[in-house]
Amino acid sequence: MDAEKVRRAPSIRDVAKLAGVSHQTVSRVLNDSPSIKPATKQRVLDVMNEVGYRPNRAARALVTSRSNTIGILTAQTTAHYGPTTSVNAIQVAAREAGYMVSTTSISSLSPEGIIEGLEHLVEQSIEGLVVIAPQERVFDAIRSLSIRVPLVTLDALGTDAARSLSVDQIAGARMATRHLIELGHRDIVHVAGPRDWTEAEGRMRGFLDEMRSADLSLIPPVLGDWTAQFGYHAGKELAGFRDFTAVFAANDQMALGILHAFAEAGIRVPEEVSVVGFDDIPEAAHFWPPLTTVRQDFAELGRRAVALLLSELAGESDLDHAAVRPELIVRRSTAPPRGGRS
Amino acid sequence: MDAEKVRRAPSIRDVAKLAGVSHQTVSRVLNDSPSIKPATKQRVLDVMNEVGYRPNRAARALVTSRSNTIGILTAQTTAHYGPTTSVNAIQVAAREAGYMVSTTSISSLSPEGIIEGLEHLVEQSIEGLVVIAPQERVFDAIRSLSIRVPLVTLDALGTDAARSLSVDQIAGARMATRHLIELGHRDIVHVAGPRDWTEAEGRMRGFLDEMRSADLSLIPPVLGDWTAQFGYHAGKELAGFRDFTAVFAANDQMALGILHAFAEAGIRVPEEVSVVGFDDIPEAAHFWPPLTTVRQDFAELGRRAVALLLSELAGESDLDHAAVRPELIVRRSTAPPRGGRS
DNA sequence: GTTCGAAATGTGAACGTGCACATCGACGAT
DNA sequence: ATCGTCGATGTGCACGTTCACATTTCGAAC
Repeated sequence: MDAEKVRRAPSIRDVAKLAGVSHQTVSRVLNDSPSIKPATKQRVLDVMNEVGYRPNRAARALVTSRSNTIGILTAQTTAHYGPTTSVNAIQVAAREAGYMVSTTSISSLSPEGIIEGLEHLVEQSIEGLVVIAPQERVFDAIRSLSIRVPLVTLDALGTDAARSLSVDQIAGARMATRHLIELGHRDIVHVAGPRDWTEAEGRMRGFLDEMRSADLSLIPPVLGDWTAQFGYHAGKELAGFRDFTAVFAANDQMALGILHAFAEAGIRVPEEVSVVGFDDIPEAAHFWPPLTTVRQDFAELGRRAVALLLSELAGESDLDHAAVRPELIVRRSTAPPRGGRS
Repeated sequence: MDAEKVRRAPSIRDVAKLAGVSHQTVSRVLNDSPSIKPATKQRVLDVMNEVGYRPNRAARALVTSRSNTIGILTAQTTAHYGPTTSVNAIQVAAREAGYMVSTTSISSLSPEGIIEGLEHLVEQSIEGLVVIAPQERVFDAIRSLSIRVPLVTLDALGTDAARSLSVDQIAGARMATRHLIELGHRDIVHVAGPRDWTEAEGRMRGFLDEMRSADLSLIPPVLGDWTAQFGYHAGKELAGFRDFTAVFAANDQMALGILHAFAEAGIRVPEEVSVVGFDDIPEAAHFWPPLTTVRQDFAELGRRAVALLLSELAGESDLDHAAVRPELIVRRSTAPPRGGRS
């Protein structure tokens, strides 16, 4: 009513005065403390509503030394489907739990770039951190900064620096490989992801495990960079050799590039060569031919990351943290090999 | 040295004591005030380093009532390539300018969902807001909340509620359409985006403008939802009619679905029907056939959004805010029509 | 040596909230 | 009637920083 002063947001003291109570009572209403008379509570709430009171986060953070914020560190690769989906899920889950989310994407994968990004997050006194940049050097940076907040990593193999949460990459890769073997393929080539990505490592391991247990001889894998562009070049290269009947690409984008190269070279998929991808991006169902691939539930992963973080913040650090099982999606890019050896 | 107390982060007073100066002097070092003797400054910096001092953001925010944070509101559609790329660019640019970024993705496009997301951001007392959810109802929500911070919108047509920044959708759509017309197509069908997306609206408008100025008769456009899935169904439908020789899809994903449907129906692209997309996602170059499309520089858009926001925060609200020009990328999904009328 | 102004530094209060503790009143048991 | 207990509310301070203003220091000019 008598707001003759300049524009200053109303504080709990203003509300208190208008409601005829002490500021502490208002504070109690805010944190809904048990011992408060319903009538006073209502009166305070009414006043708040009337004057448009909004709690000041900074003041609260200062006194409680809790920021109510969790940080996300992502590689720029978030332009990829999976990480983005996870990030979205994290944001929604965090908001539901009353947390804010501060995201930082690191522009370069150099140690300086990584450290800069981490510093930026740490300075915000985040309470928890989710890392979606599963490269070893990122973990090195984390260790070197000795970050002391709960930390969850997505899509990585268990690294000691962090609690990691992931779709079981090895199992997924084994499914894909076994599918090809069961169709009768014996000469399978793997187009892998970059060496220092733990996801790439996991998929490679699964592939190798399955090949070994089927006692098949190995064609040296090709190391790629996840892009369709690379897949295309690798595919052109491979088209020259033809010492294989199936390709297992470490992600759908590279698979797409490979399909492109094969189409150009006149190699028919799946009649002459089968191709399998990984991730099941929404577009994969509409590649030509529609891609057989391994589906990962990225959103579920994001939600679990938040759950894990919150439980750790609450001190109950023994939540379910098993790997999420992937799922094989068979479409039309795989078929038995021509000469059907097996 | 004598940190016998519990773990409490050192404050400027602690630093001051150790350096033998007043807390205000330390504060001056922090904000590098001009009048401070280099020697004392160095001494203070040394102590800071030694005790691992980190400024407390909350305290600073409380007293200055500035949060140093900008908010991003995105639709879940951020799983799409464009928005994600822009978000990343915003994060990098904001960090360079010393700002934090708090992102909220709205889970549902219902009015409640939108308002909930906005409230969540406003409660963090953000200093500026970038909205990447160019639906009219989002702007309605913004208006209804009478948000009072600088606001920039991406990918939208000029809406009065906000300063908008965009790639010129109309020009892009005209380029795509003109390309088809110049090849000799006369019967072109447009598979559009959802009605209340301003981007979809812009592309539709550009298409209609160009068709009218070439004096061509119109096939009623199909209204889609941006997904490859929809494109596929629309493509199957269209395959039955064949009263067109070219399709202009409002984005690359839908174009992909259309290619899929046509491949299944045995319609050869581009020999029988030409297809054009929009966005130039990295995969578009590897569709089969490689897709002719309109490239947008999403990262540039993100950077400009931050620049615009910062200039507005600084009071100089007259920065360049012209539309970014898109670029036509001709690949192999377009060719002259069979009967070559023109 | 005195004076003066500018440079360098110090002092105290404020920002808005939560915490620890104090106070007040009512009600039941003795 | 007295005391203790418990529910409901109030009081004062602390959090770590910046701001406005006060004070000291220093060098140069007289």
